[in-house]
Amino acid sequence: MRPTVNDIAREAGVSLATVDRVLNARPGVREKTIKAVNDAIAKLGYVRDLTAANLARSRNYRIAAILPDAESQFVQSLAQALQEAGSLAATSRVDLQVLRFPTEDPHALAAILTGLPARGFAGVALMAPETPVLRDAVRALRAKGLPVVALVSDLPATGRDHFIGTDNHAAGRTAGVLMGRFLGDSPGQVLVLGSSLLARDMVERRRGFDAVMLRDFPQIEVLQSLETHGSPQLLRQVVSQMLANAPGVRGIYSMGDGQRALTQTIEDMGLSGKLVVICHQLTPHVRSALQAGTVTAAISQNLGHLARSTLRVLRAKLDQQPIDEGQEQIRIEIVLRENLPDTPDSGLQTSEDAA
Amino acid sequence: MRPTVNDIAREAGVSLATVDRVLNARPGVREKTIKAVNDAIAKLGYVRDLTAANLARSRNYRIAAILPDAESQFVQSLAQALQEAGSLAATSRVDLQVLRFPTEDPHALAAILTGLPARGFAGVALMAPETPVLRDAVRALRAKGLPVVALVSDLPATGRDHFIGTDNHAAGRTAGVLMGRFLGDSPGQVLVLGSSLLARDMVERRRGFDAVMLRDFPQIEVLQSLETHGSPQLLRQVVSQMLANAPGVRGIYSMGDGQRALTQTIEDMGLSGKLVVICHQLTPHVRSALQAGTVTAAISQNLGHLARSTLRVLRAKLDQQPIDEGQEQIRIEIVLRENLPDTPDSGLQTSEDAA
DNA sequence: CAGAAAATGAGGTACGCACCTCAAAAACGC
DNA sequence: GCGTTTTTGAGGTGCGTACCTCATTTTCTG
Repeated sequence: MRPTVNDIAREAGVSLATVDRVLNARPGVREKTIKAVNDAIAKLGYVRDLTAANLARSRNYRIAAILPDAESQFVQSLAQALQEAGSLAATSRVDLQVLRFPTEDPHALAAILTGLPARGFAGVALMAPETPVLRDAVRALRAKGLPVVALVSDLPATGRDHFIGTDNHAAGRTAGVLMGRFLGDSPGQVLVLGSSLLARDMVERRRGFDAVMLRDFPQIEVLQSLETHGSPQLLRQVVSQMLANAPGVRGIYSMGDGQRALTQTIEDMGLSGKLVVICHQLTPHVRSALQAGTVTAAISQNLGHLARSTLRVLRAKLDQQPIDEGQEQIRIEIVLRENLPDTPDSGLQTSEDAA
Repeated sequence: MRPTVNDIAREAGVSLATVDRVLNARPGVREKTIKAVNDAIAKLGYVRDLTAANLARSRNYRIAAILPDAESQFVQSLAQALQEAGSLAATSRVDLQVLRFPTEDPHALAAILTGLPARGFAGVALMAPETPVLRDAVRALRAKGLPVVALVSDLPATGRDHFIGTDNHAAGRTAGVLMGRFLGDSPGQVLVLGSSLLARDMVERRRGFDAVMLRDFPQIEVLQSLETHGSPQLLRQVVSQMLANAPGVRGIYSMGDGQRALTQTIEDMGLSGKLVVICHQLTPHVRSALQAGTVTAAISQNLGHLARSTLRVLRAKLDQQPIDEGQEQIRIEIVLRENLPDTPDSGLQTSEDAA
């Protein structure tokens, strides 16, 4: 049987009330007594029963997940994954709300953040580009005691409590090896595409990709990256132009979104299966493109895991509990046609883990 | 506020005792009354607070994980991952014990299984080859109401409650694509190695591998698989002989354990980096071999996730709760040098997921 | 050493639920 | 309509903790 507060009281020779004062850091206890209680705790190996404690407190975890209001597949899928994880976690007193902010307006975002405590939120998960305004807003939140975790794209300067996402530099490197090895020994060129929604990710991926290509696959020439700014038309135009004019292009690395336009362009040009195409995120379009052979590999982070991890980490922070780093590390997944998971999840994204 | 049992009682116009009888399927309630209560539950959207319920029951989940007593790296790592997940889950009333059985003695295993209920175990996770004795023992357990999950290698004929592990056929296929693509267009031969601890896995992997190689990479000849029966000496001997005599061998697919002997043999022969080597499981040796370039890719299942998933699934079964299939699906991970996770976990295995 | 201040103890209530007992009410058989 | 069986209600106790009040004891101050 695990020891309880009563056991501690007996062991320390004090009353239950005193144990309670020590456990919950209430004032009015002598140093000496505090020590006696703590010794008893250590001796008995007491650990607070969190479920009972939460029951007594009738605690609930009101959490805000804040995402850009972009209509991108990725953000949509993430929002959905968060919603699902949230409703599943409702059993454990978690109340998650997904909020959106206008992508290009850091001040609006800051305003939302600032308003959170008044709205009763106790923790925040945030996916946003790092700006000075944002940094200050996050710091203010943390000063008020709200844990803040960065989602997908890190916010190191804000002093966020945790980052939940993959190592984008490593992801870029991984894409690099795959590209290099899949292309084989003969020379060729690689097209790199990137929207610029969250600059930090893209830059890191690109760096990792270039580093590997340069070092290990010198026979491949990596072309300058093409920014498509999330516009399918632009992407289509740029890609078809490049493919038509540069016969040496044998591979495409797509770092951002716009997978749908990309795969369609490739298929329209009859190049499906003739190029090595590597992209990020396993959206439904990428799924079918993998199956059709238009996309060779996808580098993805598991959104279900991401969402569940977010909730676990925020809850741990709110409970002042330690975090199981192993469990919260988001892996860089390589998805080929052959290891495409069937998707019992949302139908939007692969899944796994948790809780 | 979430509705409670009291709200149901009021809504249904019955007493708390009756609600309790209905909720816990106790006898002595008329059909009509049961319906009234259930209607109230549906109307209010009541969901039982599991943490409070478990507190009241002072429920604990005593679980046995049963593994072969093989000294293989894989089994050791799995045991460790289970232990760790177990001690972390101790906070949530989980008491996990890892038991071992003599690998080659199905009757001893059956005896252990049969003895479990008497020893107070309420759920079982089992990694073992499927034999008739085992099948009967598992069925007997399930008849007694103990949930049983199969670990790593499935036990379909036993009627186990759940299988926790990867789709080995898909894993073999994945290894196949990687091998084929990494080898490039020129012809060559591939060596396949397999111990035979858990026949089912190996067979499935082999089938998947062969299917892909045959269909997509006809220029590569896949040699007959070599059984090493877990003996490092035998493996070393077989491999060096093959490599010396068959100059066409450009790749090695190692389906089982004995990674250490394999990588050392390759390094001793000065072939590190000159062969495409794909193996299963990311043991410490494979990690360093990946870094050194001796191993090209590892197909792995995340043991931390596997362990956490095991506990979650068994707990869900014991609570008669539904399972989040998305979270419990064990992904087939492809690990290259570039996406080698740093291992905050056990140092023995990569990690991620689960709670 | 008296008086004030600080520390401690005793006890209760609550959280949401499980599980038990005993009496009262309702339904049933004949 | 009687006795019998079944169903229901009322109420209590406990799980392990939080949080509150009020009395009592101990310690400090001058």
